[in-house]
Amino acid sequence: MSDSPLALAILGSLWRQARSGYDLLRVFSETALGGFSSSPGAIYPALKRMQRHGLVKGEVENRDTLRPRQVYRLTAAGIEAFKQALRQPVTRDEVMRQEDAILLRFVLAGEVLGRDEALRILEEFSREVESYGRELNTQLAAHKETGSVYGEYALQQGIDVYRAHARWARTIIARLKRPAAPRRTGRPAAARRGHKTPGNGGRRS
Amino acid sequence: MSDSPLALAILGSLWRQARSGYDLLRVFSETALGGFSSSPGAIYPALKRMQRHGLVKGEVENRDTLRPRQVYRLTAAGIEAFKQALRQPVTRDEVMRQEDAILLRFVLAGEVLGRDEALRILEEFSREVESYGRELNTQLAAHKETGSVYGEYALQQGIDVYRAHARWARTIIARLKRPAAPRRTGRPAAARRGHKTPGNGGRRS
DNA sequence: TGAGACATGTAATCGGTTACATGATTCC
DNA sequence: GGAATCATGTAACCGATTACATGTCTCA
Repeated sequence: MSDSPLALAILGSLWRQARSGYDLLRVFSETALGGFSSSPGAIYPALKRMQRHGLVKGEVENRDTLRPRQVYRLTAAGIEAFKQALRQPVTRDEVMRQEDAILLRFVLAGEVLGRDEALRILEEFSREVESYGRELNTQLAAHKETGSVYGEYALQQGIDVYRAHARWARTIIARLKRPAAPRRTGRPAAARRGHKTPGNGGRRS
Repeated sequence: MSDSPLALAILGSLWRQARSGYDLLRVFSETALGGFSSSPGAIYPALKRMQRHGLVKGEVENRDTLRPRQVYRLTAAGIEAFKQALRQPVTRDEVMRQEDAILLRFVLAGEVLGRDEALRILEEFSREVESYGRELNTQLAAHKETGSVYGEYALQQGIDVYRAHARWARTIIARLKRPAAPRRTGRPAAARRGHKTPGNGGRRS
């Protein structure tokens, strides 16, 4: 109930601040969150559903004016369910069909539950991705016997992507594990932002 | 109607040979096609729907034995709809939410319609991917002002993935454009690494 | 005064997931 | 004789898409 990626994305948006359906609509259509939704026909019903389940509560703002807004905020139960959802393990199935949902969990877990939970997700993700990558390699080998070149290329693409995933995960794990505040300049947060030259974890071609 | 990725995958499977629902079930659960389905609850209804729409026709095999099989094959209308679906342009939206469907179209287009259609899809894919990648870069820059590190990492992942996509597309376009490739692979592993090092001679145009 | 953004929704439809149901056949 | 697998489905539920409906406010 209510743990579609879209619902999770909404919970995450409402975590920082209360918002109206229209606010969400704008946020989702302007940011990468757009991958989880798009239309009022998805967001408004989702909010209603979540309200029915007691996860959010809508309050009317500017009630007396001509332009009232229905603003939703998380309930205690909603916060509970939200954190609960973030703690879910990363499954193979999710890796195959819902990578974006995993990414979303990673981000929200980092922001809401802290570095360790984010790391946990990353490590599980990494493990599943590598196992799936190996399977794709096996399939590629098998495919070369019988299949078309096109299928071969497609499998190769899958492998490339999973390699990119794995590399990314390793990079970020390392970065998160490094002692949090280098504080070499006495400017804690600002120090990190300075890297314009990506380096991207080291090598890349 | 009936142009979900799953339906397309089924059409593609039936294109080469007639199959029963159970055959499809096995094929889908054993190959990368599994990403489009999984369960009898998806495949059987899909077959029924497609039959209702006149795209496939089921015939009972071994009618007099104790184990009859319902075998489906494409109708003329089904073949038409299939090819029609393969000719659809690659949209931005698809790149964001249904890359696997694009890959599927690429493979099937190559097998069914020939190299030129596969190339067309690849080129459209490449174009959309690069445009989306640029947008992600913009978002990343904007995000660094305000967002959390986690969001930043997630965006970086998106960018990595789209880079992998773009590189793959370029590689395969080049390979398909080379005149009737001999494709002799004495040593696959070594040859494959070559797609990173420019040992393959043919760089892209 | 009309276009376009603000703001909130509903209804129809479609299709996928989960879980269940049924019975035959094959293998140990 | 019991388990696994072959083989075919159905029903309930959930949630996303599409398209529509309604009205306000702002600005040129």
